[in-house]
Amino acid sequence: MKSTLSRLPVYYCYVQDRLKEGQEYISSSVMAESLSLNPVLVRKDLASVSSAPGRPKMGFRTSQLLQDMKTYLGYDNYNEAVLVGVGGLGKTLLQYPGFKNYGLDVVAGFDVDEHVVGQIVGGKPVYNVSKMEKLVKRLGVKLGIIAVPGPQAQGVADQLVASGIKGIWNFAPAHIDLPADVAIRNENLAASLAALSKLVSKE
Amino acid sequence: MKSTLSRLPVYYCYVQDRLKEGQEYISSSVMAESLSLNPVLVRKDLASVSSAPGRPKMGFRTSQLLQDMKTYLGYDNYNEAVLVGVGGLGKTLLQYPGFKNYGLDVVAGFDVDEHVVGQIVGGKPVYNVSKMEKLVKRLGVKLGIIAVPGPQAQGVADQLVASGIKGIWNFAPAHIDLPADVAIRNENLAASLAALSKLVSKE
DNA sequence: TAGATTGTTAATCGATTAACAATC
DNA sequence: TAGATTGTTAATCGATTAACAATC
Repeated sequence: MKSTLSRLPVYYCYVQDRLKEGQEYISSSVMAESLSLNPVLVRKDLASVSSAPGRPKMGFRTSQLLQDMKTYLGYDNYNEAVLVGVGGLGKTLLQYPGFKNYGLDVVAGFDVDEHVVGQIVGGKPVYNVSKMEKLVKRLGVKLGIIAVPGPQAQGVADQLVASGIKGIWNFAPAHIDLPADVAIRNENLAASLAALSKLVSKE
Repeated sequence: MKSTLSRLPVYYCYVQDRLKEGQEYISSSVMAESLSLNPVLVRKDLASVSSAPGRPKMGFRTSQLLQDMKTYLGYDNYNEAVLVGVGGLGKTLLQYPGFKNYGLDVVAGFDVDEHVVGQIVGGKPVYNVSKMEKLVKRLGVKLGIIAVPGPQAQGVADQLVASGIKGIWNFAPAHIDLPADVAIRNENLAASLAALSKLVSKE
């Protein structure tokens, strides 16, 4: 179940490309072949998200399938997030163009550094962290991104939770303790690259 | 097996923090509790990486455990990578300070845009993509990072493979076809945030 | 000794794969 | 019809959890 969800974005990109190429139907078996996945797996995944059944010999209608995935993945819901820590990574995420295709918008940044506070980065204002609780509550934003150094992550997380945030995307290499009703996803870029590196050098 | 590997970086951060606090021993059960994981799971994971067995009533020696994880995860091996696509995200990754703690170094960037070619970003030179194959071969680098727009990802990947790259970290939202002996790890930032967003709005 | 904590063996669970029937 | 492709049911596999014995 969870793994289906992790494969769907991959399918999504693939189907999107096929649609752009003007392909009217898409077959699960061809897709499985292209993505190097087990065909039964893809078939099952598609069956679980598609509103219309696939047609033998034809496959799935490309546009319909794409729309179904979009709905299923929530890409057609508009969602806002705020970001804390407008350093190198933070700035990139504030102006990252990729989010908008996924119905996402990072609406504001927060930092303690007076050099960045007051700036407009990628069209988004940067405020002092002291204003966070009040502002986030008023905006009703439920997603927070943490891009501060490790040691400050827990403190920032606590503030975000106090501001009403219900989901945190954490880029700081640190474990964060949270109430059970707040979801967290940890992103350790360095560890990810290191894992790949390990994989490569093993061979 | 694979999942143990994905949990280890989390343990690593945790153990590192405990060491900094001067804690001499660390118990798997306490750690499991803190990280909200099943204690047996943590015990098994630790048993599989630790060189010295944990001592009943005491736990594992913090410094020893950290060292074992470091070795196991390959954080004590020095590895180099090159990056293609020196845009917003690419620049961030070129100067990302977090890599060095994991034995990683992004040594150079490549781009087609003459405005960035020739620049020094985060102390790393940016070259024209046309020089990539020759240079990467000479440097003997085996890891490549793709931070170009989706439609260009496949082409860049092909060039990287031709340059002798054996592992690719792909930030472009596109599927990439590769020879079997080249490892790939896809990172779709927008999809990751969208997944978190879905999780939150579901409740 | 008693209690905390580890390590191991068996049971459970979920996800993937295999086999096959159904359909355009 | 024949063949490609889907959908479904059963078998396999791996990872997680439960139960318990071992040890400081």
